[in-house]
Amino acid sequence: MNEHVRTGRAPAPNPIADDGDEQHFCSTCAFGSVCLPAGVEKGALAELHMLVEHVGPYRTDEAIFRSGERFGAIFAVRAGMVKTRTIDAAGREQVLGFHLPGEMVGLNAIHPAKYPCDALALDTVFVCRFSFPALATLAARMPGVQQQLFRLLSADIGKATQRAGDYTADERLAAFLLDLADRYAARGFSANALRLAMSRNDIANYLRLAAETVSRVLRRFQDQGLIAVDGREVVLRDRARLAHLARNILAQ
Amino acid sequence: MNEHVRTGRAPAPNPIADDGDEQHFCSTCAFGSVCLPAGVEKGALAELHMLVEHVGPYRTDEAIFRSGERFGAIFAVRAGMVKTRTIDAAGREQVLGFHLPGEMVGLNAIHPAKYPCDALALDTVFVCRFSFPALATLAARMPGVQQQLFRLLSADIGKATQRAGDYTADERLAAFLLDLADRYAARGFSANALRLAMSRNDIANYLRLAAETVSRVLRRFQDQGLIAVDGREVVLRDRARLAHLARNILAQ
DNA sequence: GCGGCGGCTTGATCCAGGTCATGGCGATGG
DNA sequence: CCATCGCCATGACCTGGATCAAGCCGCCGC
Repeated sequence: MNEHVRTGRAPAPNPIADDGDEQHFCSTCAFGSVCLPAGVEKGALAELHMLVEHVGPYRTDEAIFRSGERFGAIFAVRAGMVKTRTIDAAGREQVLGFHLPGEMVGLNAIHPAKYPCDALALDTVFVCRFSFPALATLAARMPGVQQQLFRLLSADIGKATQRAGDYTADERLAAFLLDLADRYAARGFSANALRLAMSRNDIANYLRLAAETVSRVLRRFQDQGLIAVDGREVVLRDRARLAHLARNILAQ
Repeated sequence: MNEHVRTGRAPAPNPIADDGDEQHFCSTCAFGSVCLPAGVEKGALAELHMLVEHVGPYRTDEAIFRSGERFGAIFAVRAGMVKTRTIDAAGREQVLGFHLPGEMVGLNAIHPAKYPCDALALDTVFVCRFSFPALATLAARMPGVQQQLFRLLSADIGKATQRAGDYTADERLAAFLLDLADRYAARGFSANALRLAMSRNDIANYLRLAAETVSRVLRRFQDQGLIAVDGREVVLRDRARLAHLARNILAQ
């Protein structure tokens, strides 16, 4: 553990957008569809880049924000993986989600006006910080930005709703693996080989299972030829059967 | 069963806002905070009333919208109770929520651009229909309206997230009863006596329990003096102990 | 090198809540 | 007035996954 973990201090933001591989990062970002097809929304790219702050790096277990802090911004993950979680009244952790590069974090904080969860780096993480008041102002002028915000918020309702469903351990794990692989694939990574950035405990907590159950089901999936597991490396070997297992969850 | 149920046809909308008890309805609506304190947002009330359509009545089991229909509007419940639900790949119903007067329905449809669930009347229901394109246009001009939309969407993420948690049957039912009573109370109804508009089956499904479990837990709560149950009439007799049971869920 | 520790696996046992079966009861219709 | 049906309650039993327990393995600090 280093002192960053203990104090929860974030590294100093770097407000200067490094335009080196800007296009690459933005092409996979949640706002990419607004920013990049500049034909549609001339000027939106430039204005978004004006208000965005690049922040990082955060090291493992450092917080991008913490539960209870006043809400002021939403974040897009630029690199690394972010875990969101709450601690309930009994002191138990509840993992809410894992966020890949290009995905947004903090949308659930608009209503309560303070962050309702912690956002923690699972590895080395860089984020884009969008001041929410500034973004809302921009959204009022740029219909595409406003629409994208509405869509992102609405999509998160759908994701949370899906997670609230009543499923077996097999269904949950199959859906988890497929979902993660597909999200990696959407960001340009391999569609069938993935490295889990989170512990078995985090996976179990997220899926509302015991860690032992996660171990056992992964083992069985491997024995059945559905996947190959080596520590945190997973290869999907039979997407069809995994999709069949997950059909009640993933079929929207 | 009447033919409305079979065809799913909605009654003809009545686009003329009946200003009789307009103020009363709007004072408890999700947009009330934007509409009514007219000091803050002059003109917003009038403009919202321009674009709203009053629709209804819907009778029991009629659909305000159905899964798969193209998204075009969100709805505020004016009277009655609305249940949202999906049917999964295996044909099983999944109840997503119960919506009281003043609450919004359909926010989860913005992203997929089609309704991801059915919205059904549990009794006689009237709604306000907000064309979403019109509302978004208004939101771009009226910061208060935009903010309210962001807040409503964000709040729904929080509600769905809460529902996704891992809780016991006792915790779920205690939280369900308290939540419902509080929402009724916020709309001006009695805070401790409520009439459940939905069946035990719907409650069980919503809470991801078996109907038998709901019966048994309600019975036990009654034996323990927490509530009094008579069919669908429930009286909360010991809010403190109910809140204690529900502390892991409701403590945000 | 070695002890300690956190993450992971595996086996044995337990239990909350699901499932199955039965019956009551109120509403509706003939 | 009785038959039917949907909803609800209650008892008996079962099971998926939690919990408890033990051990392994890799990593870090000393």
